[in-house]
Amino acid sequence: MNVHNTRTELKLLHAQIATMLSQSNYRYTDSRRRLVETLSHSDHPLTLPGIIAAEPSLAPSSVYRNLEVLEKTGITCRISAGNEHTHFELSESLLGHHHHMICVTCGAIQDISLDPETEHLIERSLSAAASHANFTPTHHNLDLCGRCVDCTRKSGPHASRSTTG
Amino acid sequence: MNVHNTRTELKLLHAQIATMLSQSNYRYTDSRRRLVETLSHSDHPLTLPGIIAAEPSLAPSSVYRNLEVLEKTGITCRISAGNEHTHFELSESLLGHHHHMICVTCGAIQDISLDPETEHLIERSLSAAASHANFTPTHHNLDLCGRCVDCTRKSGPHASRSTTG
DNA sequence: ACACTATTAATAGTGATTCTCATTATCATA
DNA sequence: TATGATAATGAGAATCACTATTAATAGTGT
Repeated sequence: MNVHNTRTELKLLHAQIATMLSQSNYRYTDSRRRLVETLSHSDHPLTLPGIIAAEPSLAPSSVYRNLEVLEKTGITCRISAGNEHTHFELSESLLGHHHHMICVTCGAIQDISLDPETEHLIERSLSAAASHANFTPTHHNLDLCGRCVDCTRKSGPHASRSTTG
Repeated sequence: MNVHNTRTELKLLHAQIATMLSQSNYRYTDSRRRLVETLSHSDHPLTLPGIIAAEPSLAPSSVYRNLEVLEKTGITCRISAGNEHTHFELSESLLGHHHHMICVTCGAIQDISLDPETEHLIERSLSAAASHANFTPTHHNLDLCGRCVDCTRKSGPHASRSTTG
């Protein structure tokens, strides 16, 4: 899901983010740049400890504050699945629309994409339900929960229930 | 979504839960019964304060502990959306498969259902993605985020982005 | 009645996240 | 190049939803 590997793509990403921030009168400082770079270098959403581990120069309190700024500006988003650490990643406007596969055992999160026709049907179905309840939708989240390869290996392939809940 | 309004349905629900609990060597005590009844009387998932407000005789620590027991036994489940209080409701085995509409402003949650063909397509799509990554799925969550009627009224009908994110 | 286990609920942690504030960097203007 | 005004930093303290502990109580089977 990481689409910002090459030098050129990274430059474009930074330029795009700089614009988004300045439009809201925020500065694209060094520590924010390092934070964005850390997120963009990972192929999966990161927890706060994960971010610090990948870039120890960052201060936890600043990372929290900056993630808030970046979220307000539509640059990053948070994924809160269960009790574990919240995960953070670049927003869909930068990464493209996608969903998440969440391991219920270790909490790891991976990105996945669905085929366009399924997405289309989901959108139509949700729109219908929303208008029915006078609800004004902004976006949707679809998470697939289960056990990742590692956790399945570790504690044996327990009986998996029906494919989906 | 509340399907346990009548006296008969409530009795059946309690009987079903009593069985599920005893199968795991748990007792269906009074406080657990009151907790289940509170959840079943609500037409939407409740936060812990919401549960206490609806049934002040319950002690917070006991509610937390019992929700853990009920969750382990497959009777209730938790919905964690963002930073706010976690929400709790009866599990899908009792309520049927459904999804949630989450207000990003006030955090309120409502249940919604999708048409069967959309559900089917989602399951197939997710299964494909899962097997691709050697992931063992157990269930999926689909949340529609946006603003509920009340919040839209209160602070004006802000421009809503595309129907889904 | 007895031994044993489950449950309760008040209280004391726990730990991720947020707040505070003194210090530092950045920007606009002179 | 100064000079204020404002934004950002980061270390530590505070918050608060949630969990663990514990002594007392209530069921359960013999």
